[in-house]
Order: sequence, then C-alpha cells, then structure tokens
Amino acid sequence: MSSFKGSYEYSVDSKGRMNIPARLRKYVSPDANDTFIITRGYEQCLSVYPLDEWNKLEETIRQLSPTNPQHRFYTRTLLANAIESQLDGQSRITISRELLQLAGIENEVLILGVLERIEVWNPKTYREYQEKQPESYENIAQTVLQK
Amino acid sequence: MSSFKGSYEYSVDSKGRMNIPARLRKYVSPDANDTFIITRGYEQCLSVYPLDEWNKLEETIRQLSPTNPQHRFYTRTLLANAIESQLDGQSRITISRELLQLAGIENEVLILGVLERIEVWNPKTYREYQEKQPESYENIAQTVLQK
DNA sequence: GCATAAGTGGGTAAAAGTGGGTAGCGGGTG
DNA sequence: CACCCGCTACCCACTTTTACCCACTTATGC
Repeated sequence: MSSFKGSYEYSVDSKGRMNIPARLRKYVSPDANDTFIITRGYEQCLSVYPLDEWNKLEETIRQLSPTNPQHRFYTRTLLANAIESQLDGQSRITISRELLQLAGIENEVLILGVLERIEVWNPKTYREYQEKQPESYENIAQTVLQK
Repeated sequence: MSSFKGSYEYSVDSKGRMNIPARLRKYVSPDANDTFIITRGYEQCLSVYPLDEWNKLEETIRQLSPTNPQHRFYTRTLLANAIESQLDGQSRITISRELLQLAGIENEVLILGVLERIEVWNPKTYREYQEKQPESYENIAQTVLQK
C-alpha cells in the first residue's frame, strides 16, 4: 500500500521534466512499472498517479454510464487531460506543456504527497489556496472529523 | 485492455488524412489489424473505434429489437455514418468528407482518448462544449463520484 | 569529511508528424 | 466500347518532437 506524504520544492526544466522526489518513489509499488499518469487535479493543480493506483481509478470510471451527459463530461475531462509518462534514467517524468499551463506552472513547483496520489502545484497558487480558506485549520478539522 | 487517454492537437490534410497519435496507437490491440471504424459520436464529434472494439459495440447493437422504431433509428444513424479505414504507411486514417462536415472539422482537430474509443473534435466546438457546462469540473466530479 | 545518492541541465539519434507526387483502379460519359 | 476524369492508396521527402545518454552540481548519510 503506497502512502505518499510530505511537500517538496522542485523544478521543472525547459523540456517539461520533473523529478519524482526519492522520498515519494520509495512508496511506489513495483506494479506501477515506473509508469505514472498525470492529469488535471482539483483546484488548479496536477494529480500524478502511479499506474497501479490509476488503474483502480479507471475501474470506477468504466462503471459510469456512457449515455449520461454529466458522466460523459467527467470522463472526457479526466481522460482528455491525462498523459502517461515513464521514468527516465534520472527518475523524472515529462509533463506536457498543456498540463503545465493548466496548473499555471513555470519553473518552480510544489510537490505534495497525498495518500495514493502526488499533487503538483505552482507554489504561489498553493499559498493563495491556503489563505483563501474561510475557516481555520482547527475549525475545518472539527467539521471533517466530527468527534 | 485498451485504454485511450490524452488530448492531441493534430491536423487533417486536404486529402482527409489524419494521423493517429503514437501515444494512442500503443493501446490498440493487434486484433484490430490496423483497422478503424469512424462514425458519428455524441455532441458533434466523431468516434473512432479500433476494429476489435467496434465488434463488441456491434454485438450490443445486434441485441436491439428490429421492430422498435427508436431502436431502428439508432441503429441506422450509427451504421449509416460508419466508415472503415486502414492505417497507411504513415499511421494515418482517411476520414470521408461527409463525416468531417458532420463534425464541422476543417484543418485542425482535437483528438481525445476516451477509454475504448478515440474522439475527433473541431477544437473550437470542444471549447464551446466545455464552456457550456453549467457546473464546474469539481462539482460535477462530486456528483458523479458521490463520495 | 568523504562516498554515494539525488537533483538538474544539455546534446543527439531516432521516432513521430506533415505534406505532396504519382500510378492504378473504377465509374461515368461520349 | 473506348476514353477521360477523379479518387484512392502507396511512396518519398522534409520538419519537428521525443527519448535516451552523459556530465555536472548539490544534498545526504555513514
């Protein structure tokens, strides 16, 4: 069971290559075959899934109704933005220009480990996202955990 | 298990030829024998199926009732617009003038990988389709996935 | 403090994508 | 029936992108 955690400030080079932090690589299952799926995440970031985790997600998409317009829209958006990338000799993935643009990423990125996925943010965007929360961490925790 | 994903801006030349992106070709089963069926898709786009996937679809159509007028209409529309095309030496398929016109495609196309099929859009049409959605991607995801 | 691993950057051969020419086939017409 | 025209499939040539390799710098751990 992979379980990503931590945050890392890394860089994306002019060819769109980004290193996967060694601390995160540790948790990637050999089943993933060094392959990652990068797609659009929620709130202007990118989500990176190891292949085995992605396959689970894809299984739920396949259950959706192909005749329901909302389901179609969701499936299209998720898949249209997805690209597959295998680690190169230096443990990097290549992110397409379109996805980088979608997340507003230039050179610097903030990489977050979030359980079964890795999120890639423009650091500035992430800071703004945090500041935009109307409630404090403590209050949200109370709502979410309900204990 | 083929599983198309990703979006690609490609071109259709004056002869109606369109390259199948290498990233998508990877997932095409050898059973398809480099043959694709192109037909009318949902929401003003074209759907391209590798032969083996098309055969599965055709099997479900065969189950429909030939005495039900709605079934007849669906079957006719799907089949009347379907053409078969085999890859040429440069991995391209040829799309008929009629189908291109149906989808409002001129030179530029947006090719989407959507699980078992490939969709071909006029890029402008696709953008309008996205903008027409009443709900945000995040909200639709919440509805669709119900978690 | 040194050895090794991790992260970054760039060059190059191969693959992918695009465009055009031409021969052969089939359909239509005089 | 012969000829002409247009369409298609195949071939070739060119440009752009990608993937792989190597080299260097920085960080980590013993």
